[in-house]
Amino acid sequence: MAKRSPSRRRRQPDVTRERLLQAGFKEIYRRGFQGASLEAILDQAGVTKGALYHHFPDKAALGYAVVDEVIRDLLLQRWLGVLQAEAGDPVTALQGMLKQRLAQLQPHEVELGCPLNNLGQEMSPLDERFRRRVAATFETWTEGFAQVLRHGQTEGSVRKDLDSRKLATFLVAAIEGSFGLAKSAQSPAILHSNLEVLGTLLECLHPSDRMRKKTRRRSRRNP
Amino acid sequence: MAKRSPSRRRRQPDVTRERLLQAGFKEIYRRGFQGASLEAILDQAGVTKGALYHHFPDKAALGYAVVDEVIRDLLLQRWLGVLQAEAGDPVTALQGMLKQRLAQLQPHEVELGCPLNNLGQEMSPLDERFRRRVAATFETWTEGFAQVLRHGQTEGSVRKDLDSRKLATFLVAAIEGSFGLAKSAQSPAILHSNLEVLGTLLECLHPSDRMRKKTRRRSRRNP
DNA sequence: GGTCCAACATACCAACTGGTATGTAATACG
DNA sequence: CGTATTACATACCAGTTGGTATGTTGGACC
Repeated sequence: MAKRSPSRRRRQPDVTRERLLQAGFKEIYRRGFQGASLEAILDQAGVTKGALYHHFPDKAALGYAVVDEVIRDLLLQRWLGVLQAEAGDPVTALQGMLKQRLAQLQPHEVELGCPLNNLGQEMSPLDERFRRRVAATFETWTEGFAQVLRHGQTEGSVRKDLDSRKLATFLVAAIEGSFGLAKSAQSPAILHSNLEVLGTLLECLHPSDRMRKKTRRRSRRNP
Repeated sequence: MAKRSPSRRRRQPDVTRERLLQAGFKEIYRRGFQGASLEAILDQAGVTKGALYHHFPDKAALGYAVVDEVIRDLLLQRWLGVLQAEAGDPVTALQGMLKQRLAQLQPHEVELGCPLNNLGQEMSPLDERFRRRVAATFETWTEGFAQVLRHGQTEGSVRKDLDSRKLATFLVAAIEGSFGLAKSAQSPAILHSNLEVLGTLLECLHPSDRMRKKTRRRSRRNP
């Protein structure tokens, strides 16, 4: 047990590690992994090089941890979290997710894009272990979408002649591409437009009009 | 006038410049702009630092030229060239483009992704002049698609209630996202699957089979 | 054929880079 | 309490980076 209250302890390894992760994330998010300066990370974290190399064997290990812990959590809360909260048919749920994502969009998301995609594009050809972690995170994302789609297929609200995995993969790709284009153009409008188009396209997942019952629900609901 | 035949001349500034551009492109394509080593570029080009700094004021200028000349040409020939060659309605033309792109796909395109997107993701937040050039190239791409779509709309083979610009932008985003995902996963299968899905989705651009007059699409926004 | 400039080549450098070796204080533990 | 170990801090280093200063030569032009 700690003798002092935790807030007064002068050594809190887990807090230090977390500070390093957050500072590392910020720096890597902005400059890329190769461009990220360790000294800038240490500055931001308010610790010295000794602390960093105590918690991580090298720069790459810090990057790996940023993917596995920081970025992964971000993905879960930003995309999959709100998705599971939505009830009803998958199309509505996915549309709601896109809508909410747009509503809660932070400025730096347009300026800096998707941190996961950034790292994947930069490091995939250069570091296989980096690539594996990024790919695994994308896989989590895709599988999250695929589950929702499959559920909709068993439920009857999604056409059964479509491959849920392929669809989910395409959705992730379309989202990432939209963020990427918006980033290069520095244009929130492009992101909005693209995600709206994607949302509209989702309607095609419903069984065709003729076979569908008259439960034509527009996503008219307001939050 | 040259006294010798051009192939025997020992000084061909335009050739040297082109060698630098090509070597620069390769290195930047693989390692990113920040990660690209000038010495590696010089090695590949078979010239020395003096030559490089004679033709370009600094590293950034070489990168700019790579975007404006090498990558732009690649875009025109790989995407817009085959598109204009295709006749008939836009949907068929775009599908043909995707198909041909998949058929002529080179292995490193999956490994390294799209060079334009790579640079955009890496450099947009770091160098405004880089970003502008990348954005301008994306704009050329988008506008190429948009023209084809507009042509189809006047011709009647594409629904007129859709915004051709927004659609074109989405197409580019979906393509880029597909390359990006395939790169992180190192999976040609993902690229194939995604571009196939995209090709299928293009069918939705045709006027509805039943020619329903209910233009209840909500893609009408007024920016 | 002499002159001048473009077109390079060579050598060198200051600034950072990630990484390490060593020192030291806090804290868990017996 | 004593002690071992964790959790850092400081100082330093070798390698690499983009960039430059200077030297040299091919070739167009007069």
